[in-house]
Amino acid sequence: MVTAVEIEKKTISVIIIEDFKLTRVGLRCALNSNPDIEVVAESDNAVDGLELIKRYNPNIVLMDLGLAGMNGIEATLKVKEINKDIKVIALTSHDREEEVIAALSSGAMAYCLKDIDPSKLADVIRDVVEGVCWLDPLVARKVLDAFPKQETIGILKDKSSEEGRVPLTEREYEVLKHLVDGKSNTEIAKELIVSVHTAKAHVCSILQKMCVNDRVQAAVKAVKEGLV
Amino acid sequence: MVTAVEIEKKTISVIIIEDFKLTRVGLRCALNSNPDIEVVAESDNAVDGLELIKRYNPNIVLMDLGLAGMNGIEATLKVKEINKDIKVIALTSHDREEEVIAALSSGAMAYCLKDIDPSKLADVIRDVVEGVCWLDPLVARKVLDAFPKQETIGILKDKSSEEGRVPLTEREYEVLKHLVDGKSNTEIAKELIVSVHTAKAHVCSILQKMCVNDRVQAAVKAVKEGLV
DNA sequence: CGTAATATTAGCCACCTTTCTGATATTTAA
DNA sequence: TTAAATATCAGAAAGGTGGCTAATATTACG
Repeated sequence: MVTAVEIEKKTISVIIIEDFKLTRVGLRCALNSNPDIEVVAESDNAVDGLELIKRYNPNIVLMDLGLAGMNGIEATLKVKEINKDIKVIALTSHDREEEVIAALSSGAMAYCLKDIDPSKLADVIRDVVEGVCWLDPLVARKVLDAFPKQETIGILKDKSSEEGRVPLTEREYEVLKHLVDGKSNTEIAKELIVSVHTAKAHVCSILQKMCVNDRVQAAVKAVKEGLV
Repeated sequence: MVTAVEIEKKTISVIIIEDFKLTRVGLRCALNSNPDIEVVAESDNAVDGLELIKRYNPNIVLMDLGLAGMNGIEATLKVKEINKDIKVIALTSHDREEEVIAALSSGAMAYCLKDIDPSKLADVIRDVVEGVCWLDPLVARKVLDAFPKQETIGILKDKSSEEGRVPLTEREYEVLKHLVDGKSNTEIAKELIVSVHTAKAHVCSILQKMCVNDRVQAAVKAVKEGLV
C-alpha cells in the first residue's frame, strides 16, 4: 500500500439544485471561496438540474429536497441512474425524519440542514467526495434509530441471551422456513418428503416453542427476529 | 438567535476501549497531539472500560467492536445506559456490514476503520461531539442501502410511481394489520365490528392485490415491506 | 448399553380459510 | 348525474389448520 504524499489536489465540481435563488447564491459564494471546490452549474428545478448533471458530470450534487414538481428524492434516484459515482448531498431547512431516510436510501450520502456553517459544508463536501456518510446532528440519532434491530439481536445472541428461549431443532427450522414462504402443511410435507402428519407435528411444536397461536404469528415473529 | 463569537474551546474528553495495546497507544498519541482532545482513560476490555466511563463521564468513547468477552455492541448499549449523551465511535479493522448496522442501532454515532488518518479521526471526533453521524467510506453506501425502503416509497407515491402497484384501501390496511397480528377472520370481524363475511371479503382482496396465495405470505410480505 | 431427545407416521375432530357467486348501500370522481 | 370504487353482508363447497393421543425408528450422550 503506497502512502506517498504527492497528492495532487483536484478541484471538486459541484452542481446546486435549489429553488430559492437567495440560497443558491449564498451556497455558490460560500463554496467558491474554497480553492478546491467549484460550483459548475445551478438549477432551480430537478428536470433542468438533471440535464446539467448529464452535461457536467460533477463530483457532488447539492440537492434541495423541497423542490416543486419532481422532488429531491426522485431526482436523487435519477442522479444515481446517470452516474452512480456522483455523490448527492441532501439539503433542507427542516428535519422530517422520513424524508431523511428516503433521501439516504435513494442514494444520498449526506444530509445537511440549510443553516449549516459554510466552512463546515465545505468540509462535508470534501468528506463526501471520499465516500463518507455525514448526517446533521439534528437528525443523526433519529435516523440511526430507524435501523432494523434484528441485526443487533443477531450479533448479541451469539454470546449471551441464549437463556429463557427454547431453541428449535434443525428440522423445525427447515419447516419454519417453508412456513414463512407461505407453504401449507401438505406442501411442506412434499418438500421434505415426509407425511403430512409429520409436517403438522413439526408445525405444532414450532408454534409451542415460539409461544404463538398460529402459523401467521410464527411467520411474522420469525421474520421480525431474523430467524430466517 | 445569537451568533456571538465568544466560543470557549472546551477540551473533548475521550476514553479508548481497545484490546490491542499497540493500537491503543497509537490512538492516544495521535489524539493527544490535538490541543482540544484529551484521552482521559483507556481499557483493553469492555467491563473495565464501562467502569472508567462511569468514573470519567467522557464526551467520546472510541469502542473497538472486536473485543473478547463482552463485545463492542453490548458495551455500546451499556454506555448508552450510563449516559445517553456520551457519543460512541465504533472502530474495527474489517467491515462486516451487519456489525456496522448493529453498532449504529445500538447507539454508536460513527464507524471508522482502524486505518483512518489520525487527523481525520480528530475531525470525526469533533463532528461527533456535535452529534454528527459519520460513516467510513468503505461501509457508508452499504449501510445506507440497508435502510428500509418503504419510506422512500412513501415519499414518492405522493407524486408519482402510482403505476404498476395496486394499493390497498384504508379498510384493507386495517384488516392487514390485524392479519399480521395473527388474528383469524372471526377475530378481525369482531375487532372491526363487521360480519365474518366482510372480514373474509377484505382478506380475499388483500391476497389478490398483494399477489399472494395465503395470509401467511401476505403477513410476511407486509412485514418485509414495512406496510404495517 | 440404556435413556433421552428427535423424527417419523397415524387417525380424529372441531374449526378456520379460501374461493365462488351474488346482492346492496355509500362514497368518490368524472 | 352517472359511473366506478368501496364496504358491507350471505351461503356453500373444498380443503387446510391446530390440538389431541399414540406408536415406532433413529440418534446422541453419558
